[in-house]
Amino acid sequence: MKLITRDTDYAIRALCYIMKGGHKVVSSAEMVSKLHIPRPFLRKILQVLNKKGILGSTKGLGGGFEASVPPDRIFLVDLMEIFQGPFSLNECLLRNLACPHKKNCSLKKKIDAIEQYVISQLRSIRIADLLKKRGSRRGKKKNNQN
Amino acid sequence: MKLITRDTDYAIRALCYIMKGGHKVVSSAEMVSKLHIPRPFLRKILQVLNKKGILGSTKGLGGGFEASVPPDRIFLVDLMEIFQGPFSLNECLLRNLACPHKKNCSLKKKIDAIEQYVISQLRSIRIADLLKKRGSRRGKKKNNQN
DNA sequence: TATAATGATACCATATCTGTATCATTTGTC
DNA sequence: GACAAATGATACAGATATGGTATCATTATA
Ligand code: FES
Ligand code: FES
Repeated sequence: MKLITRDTDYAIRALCYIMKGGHKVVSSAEMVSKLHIPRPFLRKILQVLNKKGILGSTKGLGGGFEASVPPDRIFLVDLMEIFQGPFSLNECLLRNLACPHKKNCSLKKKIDAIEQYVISQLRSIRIADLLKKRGSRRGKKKNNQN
Repeated sequence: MKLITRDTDYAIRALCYIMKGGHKVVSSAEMVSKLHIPRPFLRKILQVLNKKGILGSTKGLGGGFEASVPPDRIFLVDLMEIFQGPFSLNECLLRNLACPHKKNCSLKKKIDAIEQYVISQLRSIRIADLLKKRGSRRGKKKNNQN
């Protein structure tokens, strides 16, 4: 059971990179060479972040992506919802048949409570929380177009 | 994001059915006709529960499955671990590269705390909690062997 | 106009989930 | 013993989700 999938992870890394440096506009090429992310996959992810209004983009030479929202207003749970769909831990498969309580089910209540807790906790984590100190990096990769 | 997969769900239903009635031994055929579960899938699940020591089985005419553990000692989290693998919400994909804190990361701490909370809550839910009142059921199905 | 960038979109490979199908083995009944 | 009713073991298959590729169009700059 993974809570965070790879595209969410890559999105976080990319956002951290964009918002960390003094750079204003960052190309996907630069991020590919600095982070460990395959180029086409990164591009797809960045396009999603752009459509969602988290990043702005400029085409052409010298273009790239820039933050259009400050890092303390980007929440982990939002990224998860973007890349992993609406956050519903379970839809109570049981209620159809097996659960004798149904309308007033203590199990369902408990599970709903767990879900609410998880969401509220995830809502307290922001990209800004990942920017407090400097990071590290690793080697380069060959640079194939697209 | 599903917290509970279908085989876990079926396992719960089957366990409830077995432990609810006065019957001691219940055949898979009976459960197929009473619950909404495809026969071969149910059989596979029951065999797993048997191997895990939650159910006992007897072969031959009049055989079937019976509980070998009382319902207040079967926890939801255990069934989830059986059918969905070890329970680890995340393995912190970020630490490799993006996270600047690493050894003393507040994000990691938060996520670990969430995970621990979820597990502890799930550990408080038992099959016995689903047996307090009577359930309902629905129609029959044709009865193909295996 | 050539080039460096993103936009849009279709495709593909792999893993996981949700089952199916088959045959062997055990046990009770006649 | 023969037959039937059950489980044991195991291999296979279809659907969906995940992770990643590939291609071409569009825009902007020099
Ligand atoms: S277990 Fe879902 S309604 Fe009770
Ligand atoms: S985010 Fe995983 S170590 Fe900080």
